[in-house]
Amino acid sequence: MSRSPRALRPDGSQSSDYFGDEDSGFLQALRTTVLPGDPGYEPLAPAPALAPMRPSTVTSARPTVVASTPVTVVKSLKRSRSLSEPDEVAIAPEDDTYAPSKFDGFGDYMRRKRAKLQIQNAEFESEAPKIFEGLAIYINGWTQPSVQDLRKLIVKHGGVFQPYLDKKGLVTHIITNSLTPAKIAEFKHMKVVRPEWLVDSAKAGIVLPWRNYMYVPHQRPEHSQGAAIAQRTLHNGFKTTHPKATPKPSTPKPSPPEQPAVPDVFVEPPSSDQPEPEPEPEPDANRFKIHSTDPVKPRSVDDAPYARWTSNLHAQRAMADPEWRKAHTSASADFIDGYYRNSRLHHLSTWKAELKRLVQEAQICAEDLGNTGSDAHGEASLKEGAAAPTKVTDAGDGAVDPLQYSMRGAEFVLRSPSKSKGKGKAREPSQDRVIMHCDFDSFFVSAGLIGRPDLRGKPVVVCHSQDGSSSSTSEIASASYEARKFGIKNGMSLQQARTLCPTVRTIPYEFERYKEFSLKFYTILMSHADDLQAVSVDEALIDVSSTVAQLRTSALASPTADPAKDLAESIRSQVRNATGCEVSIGIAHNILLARLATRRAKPAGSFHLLPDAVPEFMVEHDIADLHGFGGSARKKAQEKLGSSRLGDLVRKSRGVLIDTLGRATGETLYNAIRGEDDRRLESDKKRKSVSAEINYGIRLVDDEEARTFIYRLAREVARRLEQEGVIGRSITMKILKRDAAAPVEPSKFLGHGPCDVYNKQGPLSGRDGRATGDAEIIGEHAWRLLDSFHFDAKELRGLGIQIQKLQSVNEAENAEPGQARLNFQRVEGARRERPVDESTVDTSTGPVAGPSNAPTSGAVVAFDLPRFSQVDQDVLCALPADIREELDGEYKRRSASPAIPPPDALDSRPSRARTPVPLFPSKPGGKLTNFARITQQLAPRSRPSVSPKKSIFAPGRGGPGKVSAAELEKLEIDPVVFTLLPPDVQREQLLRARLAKSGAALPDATQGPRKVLKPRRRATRSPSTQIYAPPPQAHVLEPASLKQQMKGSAEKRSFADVDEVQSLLERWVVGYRHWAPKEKDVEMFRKYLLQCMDNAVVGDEGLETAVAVMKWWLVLLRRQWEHCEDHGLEDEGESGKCKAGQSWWKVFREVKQEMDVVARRRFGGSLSLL
DNA sequence: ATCCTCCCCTAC
DNA sequence: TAAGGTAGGGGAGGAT
Ligand SMILES: Nc1ccn([C@H]2C[C@H](O)[C@@H](COP(=O)(O)OP(=O)(O)OP(=O)(O)O)O2)c(=O)n1
Ligand SMILES: [Mg+2]
Repeated sequence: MSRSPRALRPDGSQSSDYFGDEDSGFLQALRTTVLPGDPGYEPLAPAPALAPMRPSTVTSARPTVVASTPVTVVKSLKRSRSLSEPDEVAIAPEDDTYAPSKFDGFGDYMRRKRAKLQIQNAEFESEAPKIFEGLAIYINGWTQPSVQDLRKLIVKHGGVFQPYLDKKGLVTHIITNSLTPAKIAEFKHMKVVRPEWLVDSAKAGIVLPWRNYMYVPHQRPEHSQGAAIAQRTLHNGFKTTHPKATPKPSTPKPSPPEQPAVPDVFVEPPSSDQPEPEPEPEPDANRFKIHSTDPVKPRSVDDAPYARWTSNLHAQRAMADPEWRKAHTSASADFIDGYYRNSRLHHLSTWKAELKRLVQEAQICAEDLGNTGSDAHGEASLKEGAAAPTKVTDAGDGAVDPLQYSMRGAEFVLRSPSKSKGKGKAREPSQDRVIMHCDFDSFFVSAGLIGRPDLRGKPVVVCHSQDGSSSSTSEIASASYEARKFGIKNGMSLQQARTLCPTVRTIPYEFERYKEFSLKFYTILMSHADDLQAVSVDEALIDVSSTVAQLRTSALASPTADPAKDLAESIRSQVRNATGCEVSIGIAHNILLARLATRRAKPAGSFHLLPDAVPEFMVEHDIADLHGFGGSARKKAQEKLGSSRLGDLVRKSRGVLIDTLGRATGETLYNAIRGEDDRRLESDKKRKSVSAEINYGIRLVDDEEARTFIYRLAREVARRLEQEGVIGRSITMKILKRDAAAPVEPSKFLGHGPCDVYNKQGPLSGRDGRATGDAEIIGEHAWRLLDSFHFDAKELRGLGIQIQKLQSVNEAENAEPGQARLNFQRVEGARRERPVDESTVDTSTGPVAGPSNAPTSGAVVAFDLPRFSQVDQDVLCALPADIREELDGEYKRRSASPAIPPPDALDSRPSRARTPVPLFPSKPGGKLTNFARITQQLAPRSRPSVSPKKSIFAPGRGGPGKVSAAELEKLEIDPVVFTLLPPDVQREQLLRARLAKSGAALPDATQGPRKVLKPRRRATRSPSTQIYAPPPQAHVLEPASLKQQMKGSAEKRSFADVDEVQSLLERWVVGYRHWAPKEKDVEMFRKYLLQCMDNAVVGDEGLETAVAVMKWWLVLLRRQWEHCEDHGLEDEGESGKCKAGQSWWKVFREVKQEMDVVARRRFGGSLSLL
């Protein structure tokens, strides 16, 4: 039985042991744990006796959970066996008798249920009028009244309190008493209001016009039009604009000039020293509705919970010392180890993978054992690996090496051979299924409280920071339910939590314990489940259909009892017994509903969502409550369908939903709204990739450091590959680079801050051309990919290496050395199949790309050429001129065939092809025989492709010469995009497009007057370090109106200089004058302009270009919408007509603001557009 | 249609 | 000080 296929790394380095094979500590702990079946175990005893750890507050929490009270659980499950004799047991079904019940029959159940409902209604009715319903309010900084008070007010009146401006919640209003300049800019297009608005509205019982309470920076004295209605405009004089001029009342800390010290929020500490949980329940997700018309859209999706344009002073101070940087950031030799050892998210991911593997092994085992008949219901057990258990329980807290947290060595034995998996699609409609979703309540906190019983019942959070500092950016992994009453949530920063609840207590991570509890938990679940899907360390889905069916038939109880719920309570009890922690369980006939039921079950309860209750249950939920749907789907629903509430979406047709969210997603949603979900539990999927990435503490100063770091990261990846027993053929480098407008040190301590994300993938192969898992080789490839970007190492904020196209080491042994091999394949074979072995790799894909697939378009040709767009231009450039020429000629010759490179060929620019593509080599000749060979190398496999996630434009420098718009049209190049490309890229793409465009006349572009408008600044940074936007971008400015606009005015002008950018801008603005500009278009321009600024030096043309373009933009806007230039903050106002214009102005101001930020940082002043 | 690639999104 | 990882689903849009 044993263990994992892979051996430990020989290299003995500490990190190599990260995933040790043994873990006696946990085994010992396991052994000493009382598990179901153990002699002293009494699964059905009343809760009190069994739950020593259980806080009474939790017990009483959630009155809405029907019959969740453990006391009501009375069953007679009898079984006995001990872990030490795992093999014996096998309890006959007949023995498994859950007594009926806990409820005295149906009557009592209904009586209780009605009572609950009445209570709910009473609460509901007694509440204040829900005047804030539909509002999602974010409170910024210090306020008067305090955040806590405002939050209560909001919730009390039916509004939603948004802890921060992230994507999951669309904020309708921002409440503040003061804003920093940065925030003023950031919030410019939102409804920013003073707190009095809420107070007065509540008092008045209606929502007063927010404009009367609009927050106005101090420059503009007082309120705009306000006083009119606002009874007390209450400018305590401190609602200034300057950060420092912050509130007079006890501000925790004065903020420094220019940049505020506290990234998140300023909040006045509550007067009370005592936790003052608010009486109201958390805003029920079920009631979450927002009908925002002016949702907040974080422009950069990146840094959600953190202040985006502020810096962390602690970090600035620390980083000022070079030695400190070397010792505590990515530059340090042991950074990676230390980082991973402490990263909760890393652990979460690792554990999940390990649990999946354990479950999978257990199932295979169960099947192999083919345990038949009587054995079929043997219990699950956890067996030790090879390790001799000598350690004592809870080896835990001490200084331990990382591997201790691994689950290695553990082994589950599944209860019974899980159904007949294997074939059938993943669908299984059965309405008779019983699925349970089991999830620990506040897992990290619950586990941590085992050793801190004194903190039970208090607001507690788990995070790294353990001191009382009020400005910690440490993230909260888990918050207790008491803490949640204050609005504290998992993932929030500690400092933010402290503003919500100053008395919140913090406890440290105890990874060892989490792992240990998790194994016990899974073991228990395994003993009841037909099938199990590992969701995370503290969460799993189990299919208990057969168990429940047996209970039902053998139940002596009244027919109305719910055996599923009985089983759930039994499981809860067992876990409680084994760990001292509460687990909540949602029960339903499918996964979707079971998950939803869990929400209702928490905390410390179980809830069986019965089919009849489904419709009613669903309608009050929001789309984002559905697993798999988040802020993005929510936003789309709101924007395109007017609501994200399922109750509203249920009226949308399947087609509409599909149009809105995509085919599969729309379909899934359509069904989900109706409570339908036929997915099976998944526990046997094959891993597709292995990766390691670090986006924290990356602070490198030069290429040497970067290179060193990459190699270390590669070693980490190699270790993981080895552990998985796989090697790979493809590598992807992921890079986070500081956003030009972001501060060097972001608000989160050593965090990455707002970034541009770049991915670049290329083939990975060892010297034999085969797949590999070798650290050195991975390092080389990764470094080459990173280096190809020519980024300044100082700008790097995150680095990751991912390996794909995996194959198992075993299989690989007899694999063909095919890889980079240059086969001389025949036409048919050469086409799309990546080399034969490619299909070999992905066994799951089946026998796909077979030679037969290739239709062999050409006829006579002996060898096939890769499609031009697939050709690796790097390779092409590197070829000897004569061969290159030969290829060019060949492509031209064939251009009439279907292999003509469509415009997307433009996309294949290799990032490192700094060497301009020579036009046409002047020599004819060459022989076909070379083709096969060469073209093999040119195949996509060997071509790294680049893909900037966000737009990436380099300021124009050295244009490609004049090109008419007409020609671009002919070449199918989007002039808009083209203009934004770096000149060298423009040139290259132009050449390729021309080359591609059959024998068409090739005006030698480079011959023409090279209009070098933008002087490339010194050679320090080559413009080619920039990546151009991928082809899809070619459609970014898609609206027909614009396209047509451009077509119509296809003047013959060049696009290479400021003039061109300006004229493009004009066409954009004019063409779009009836709509608000598209977010992506704006982002594209923003990036373009910022890069001009960022790369510029005073007096440089980059800066001039940026200014010129901005000026022109300003002119254009004034020309179009002069009348609403100043109406930025007022929305709808006189509205209607000028909606579009206001949007344009809004956007303009935002961009200008950001450019000013960069200008200030780089040149010490802001841009003057006068 | 169905594939593939390059992302975005989501979850814990 | 803090430790923002990681794998997979699926959409967009082009190739086949
Ligand atoms: N942003 C997050 C979310 C979760 N976790 C960790 C800590 C949690 O305890 C654990 C489980 O996540 P859950 O979503 O299940 O949250 P909790 O168990 O803490 O609370 P509950 O399940 O009761 O809502 O994962 C984390 O580190 N960071
Ligand atoms: Mg949980």
